[in-house]
Amino acid sequence: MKARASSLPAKAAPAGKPPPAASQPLLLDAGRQPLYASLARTLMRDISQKRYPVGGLLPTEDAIASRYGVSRHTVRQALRELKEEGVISSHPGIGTRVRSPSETPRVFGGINTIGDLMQFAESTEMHVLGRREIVADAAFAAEYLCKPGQAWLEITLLRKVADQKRPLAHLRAYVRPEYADAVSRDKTYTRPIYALIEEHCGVRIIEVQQEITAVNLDADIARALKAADGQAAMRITRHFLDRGGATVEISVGHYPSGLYTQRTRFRAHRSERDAEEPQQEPAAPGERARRA
Amino acid sequence: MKARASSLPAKAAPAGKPPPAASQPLLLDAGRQPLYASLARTLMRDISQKRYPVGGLLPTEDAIASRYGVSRHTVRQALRELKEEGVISSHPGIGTRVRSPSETPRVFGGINTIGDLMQFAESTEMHVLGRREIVADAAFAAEYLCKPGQAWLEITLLRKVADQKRPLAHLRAYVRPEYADAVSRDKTYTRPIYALIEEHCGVRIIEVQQEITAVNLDADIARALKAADGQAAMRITRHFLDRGGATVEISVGHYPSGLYTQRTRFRAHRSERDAEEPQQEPAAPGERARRA
DNA sequence: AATGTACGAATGTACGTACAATGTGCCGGA
DNA sequence: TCCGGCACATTGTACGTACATTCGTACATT
Repeated sequence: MKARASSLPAKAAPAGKPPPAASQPLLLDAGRQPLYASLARTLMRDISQKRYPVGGLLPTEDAIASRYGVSRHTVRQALRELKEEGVISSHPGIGTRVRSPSETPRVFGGINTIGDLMQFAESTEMHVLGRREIVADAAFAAEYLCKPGQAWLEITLLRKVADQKRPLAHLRAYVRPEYADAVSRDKTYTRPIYALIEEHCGVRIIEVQQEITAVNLDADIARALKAADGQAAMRITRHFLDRGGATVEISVGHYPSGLYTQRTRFRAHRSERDAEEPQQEPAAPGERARRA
Repeated sequence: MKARASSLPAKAAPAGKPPPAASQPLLLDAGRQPLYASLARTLMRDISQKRYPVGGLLPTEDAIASRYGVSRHTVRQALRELKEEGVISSHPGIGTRVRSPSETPRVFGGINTIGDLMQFAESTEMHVLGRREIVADAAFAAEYLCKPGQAWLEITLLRKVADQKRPLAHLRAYVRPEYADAVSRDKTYTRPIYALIEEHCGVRIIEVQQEITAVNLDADIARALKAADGQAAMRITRHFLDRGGATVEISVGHYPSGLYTQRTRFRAHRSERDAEEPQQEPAAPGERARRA
């Protein structure tokens, strides 16, 4: 099988050949998760980091299996997940094709993409004020709907716009430890944290739950924001969930009045009504004339 | 193992026992389709025909495998399809549970319908404080993005919850004159104004544009809300548009801190046009029309 | 040179096995 | 009586194998 590949000049590998940089941790196994999930995340990361060109072919299932030392069964289960997310597609006799990078248009409710939701302007910068690891106590767990005793990496940031003196927002992001190394290095970010995690760790945010309330700023945050104590602010809490419904990140932002407006557009799309087909189909041959 | 099923007195089957009527084609194999697909359709038929009660348990994977003479691997692939469709759910140590086939909404994109957006509780009442007709001046037109000189019916309301003394919100609604008679009579409303207009005038709200900012309450509104002057509040401005994009209603609500939280859920749905990949080649016509 | 055939390669299907993780329920001891 | 622990049942994960189906290409035939 490889005879063909090795007989080639090994130059300009047509596709499916470019291995993941040949020297780095094979599987990123964060915590206790199934082998196929680790493999799926690894492949997802490599895809989003352009190790495999869009439109090109992934290595064959057997090649992946032998490269990572797992069975083809496990490879297929990992690929199945990516297929369900629309990242790859496979065809017999051809191979597995990379359909689109992580920038696949994820449409939220018709109009708003997750990017629109964030309204992350080009000129926005986030400056890290501090990082620390915390363990959710009862109060934290109740506030943010997670399990007590869970560990989180807390990152405190200020979101600034280039030409303004006062910060736009004070943010606290809570990241699951298995994704911590996506955000544990830099002092400033120019992209949302969820996007960094997506790219670095190969997860994919499927759902965002958002809560907005009005609060009067407390002293600490007001000082950080160069705002008056007691000034009005929006508190926006977001839960970022992956495909399995597991929380990847929780963020709490305080946006003082006057600097920020959140705009959202909701469109009514009629709910398909497709229903479950009772399928009384006689299954007799000779139909199939429908669908015209 | 399969002997067990037939040897049972077929009495008082606790759950997971009721077999598919014991005497009929085991697998409905329509044409050339994989074994697991046949099995999935068979199980789906039995579920939709209530052979397995909603909320009850399916037979165990081993039981299904031996009943139909297939491997557990095949059973799991069939069950996986049903799980993806939301018809069943499985849990380790418990079994596979039949979820209501009707109440699986199978929504395409939207968790967020306009109804969800409103979060209009049953016990909410709106009390009219005043009505007047206004003409948009330059300031109004700039603020609410409409044309100067347009006439509007302004309605000022307090939104109250039955068992609370303090109002939940102070609202100002601006309605186009042609829809005014839908809301020009009552002193209290129990439904959102847009819903009244929809019902009375036969229009249909297709899109809602929402803006949220934080503000400190000014004296007038604070007094109406029995809130402290300067207390933080959310200002939610909404534009209700019909199918043609014309504005039907504009509403501005002030929600003082502590009483109201807006929750929104954004869910990514894979853009429908799954389609085949960019198809570099023109795909010669007249071949391979199969494979729905 | 064009065409048909054969082979290889890739995914799809299906079988087998074994062990791990998890929830249920029985049972015994305090 | 209550409660903890253990056995059991069930799904989850992971390995193995084999063959079918489909596509691309190289080769042989015409």
